[in-house]
Amino acid sequence: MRAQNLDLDDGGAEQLSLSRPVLAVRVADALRELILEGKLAGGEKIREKELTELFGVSRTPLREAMKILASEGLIELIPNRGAVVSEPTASELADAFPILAALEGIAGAQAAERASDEEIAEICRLTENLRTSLEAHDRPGYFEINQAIHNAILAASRNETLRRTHATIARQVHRARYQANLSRDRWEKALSEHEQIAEALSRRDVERTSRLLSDHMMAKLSTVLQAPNRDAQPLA
Amino acid sequence: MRAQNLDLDDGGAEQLSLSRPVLAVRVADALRELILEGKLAGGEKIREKELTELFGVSRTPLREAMKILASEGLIELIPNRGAVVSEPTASELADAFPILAALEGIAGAQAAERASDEEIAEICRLTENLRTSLEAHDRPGYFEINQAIHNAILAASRNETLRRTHATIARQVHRARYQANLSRDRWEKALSEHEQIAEALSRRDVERTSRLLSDHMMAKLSTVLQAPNRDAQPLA
DNA sequence: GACAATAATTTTGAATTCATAATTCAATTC
DNA sequence: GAATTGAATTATGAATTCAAAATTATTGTC
Repeated sequence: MRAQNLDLDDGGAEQLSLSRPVLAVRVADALRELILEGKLAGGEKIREKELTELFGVSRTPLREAMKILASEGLIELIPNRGAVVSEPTASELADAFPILAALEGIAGAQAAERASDEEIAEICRLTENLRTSLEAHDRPGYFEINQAIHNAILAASRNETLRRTHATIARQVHRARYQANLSRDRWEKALSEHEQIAEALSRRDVERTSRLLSDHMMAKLSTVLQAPNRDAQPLA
Repeated sequence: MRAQNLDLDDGGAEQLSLSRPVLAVRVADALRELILEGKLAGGEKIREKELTELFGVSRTPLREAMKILASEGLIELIPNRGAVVSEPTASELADAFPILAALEGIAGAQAAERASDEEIAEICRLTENLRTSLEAHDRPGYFEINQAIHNAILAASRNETLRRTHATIARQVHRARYQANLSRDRWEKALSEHEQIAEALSRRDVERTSRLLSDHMMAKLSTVLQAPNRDAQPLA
């Protein structure tokens, strides 16, 4: 694996070059990405040396980044032994879903109240794309748009704490969700749920949007739990 | 302020002296405590030098601790300018309550399903103490027991992600909640709610325990929002 | 060849050091 | 006297260094 450039994408040419985030935060983002992509599998030991070389930074910002990921629950710090990538048990995974469902329920309610018409239109547009990618049997595309919709709803809720909390927990189940093999049947059903959600949101039906989103998330639980637990290829 | 001893309370004499947490985590705990106690007021700039002297550690673990608290939302990192203690706006505070309410609702439901009889008995016992402290007009005592009850319910839910998520968000509203001046009327009502919760939990009524806890939390929202925003005395 | 003891190496924890950016404050100008 | 410039000071960002712990390799023994 080649050394990565952590400077990328500062948001473009802003006047006066707004101060970029501290290095540790950028390293944390990059490291989080590695874990979510499965490049660092669950249970795997984190080697500081390897990662400092990969990122081209010294151990100080890397170790700070590790503290951040640990506080998010993505890795576990073991005194005098470094850290390992967390490997949630099936029951821990299952426990995350009611939380996610509740958070999405709140997001739906607040989005129905607070979203701009443009935001709702965008969510509807994404939902249409969702159907397109299902019909094209484009699994990765579907997954990506699906995630974009959920993120858009979270953003439209205008509740930053909610957005951040959701992101933290969603990451923990991210790998498992990605690996879950949607049956054709479940896939169609999920799309239909999404279309109902978009419709309820368009009518700004607070109660229904909330309930549909919450139920939608709980429906994913069973799908995920019965998925095999193969992991992506390891690093280097 | 005197230098603090971060070694305190390792849990007692465990065989083989279980490895203590990494220093950065202990510093983070201590620093978090300072913020929650109001010793470091919202908006206040964090001076590394001052804190390294207070804790008797070097800048490295302190800065790692700061990264942890930043990821919890308790402080904000400003590149090249250090960090400041977060000062949630009223609307951010208000946004946190539906989240807390939902989390407590889940906790109630799962506690009703999963708690041991001993845990439920303990929660009932604490609820009785709550009445005692109300009748003694012991505000700090009431506040402490109240918190112990909520923590006990979270623990009884046997959902570690839930417990951790709740803790993170609860901290953000902690200061505000502490400062909220309960009216006598609201105080009595809150106690009655707690007694209902303990009763529902004893009967392991999942639905009712969940709803009561959720409503109880939302009831606190208005109390907090109308509280004056005076802060505790600053550090040193 | 299996095992235990111990020496060498590697890895981690934390302090220190160095470079750079921000702040302060006096000197200067208008 | 207020505003501005620029040097001096201070604080922060990140690499390096040093010490301690853990891991691995080696040797010796049975």
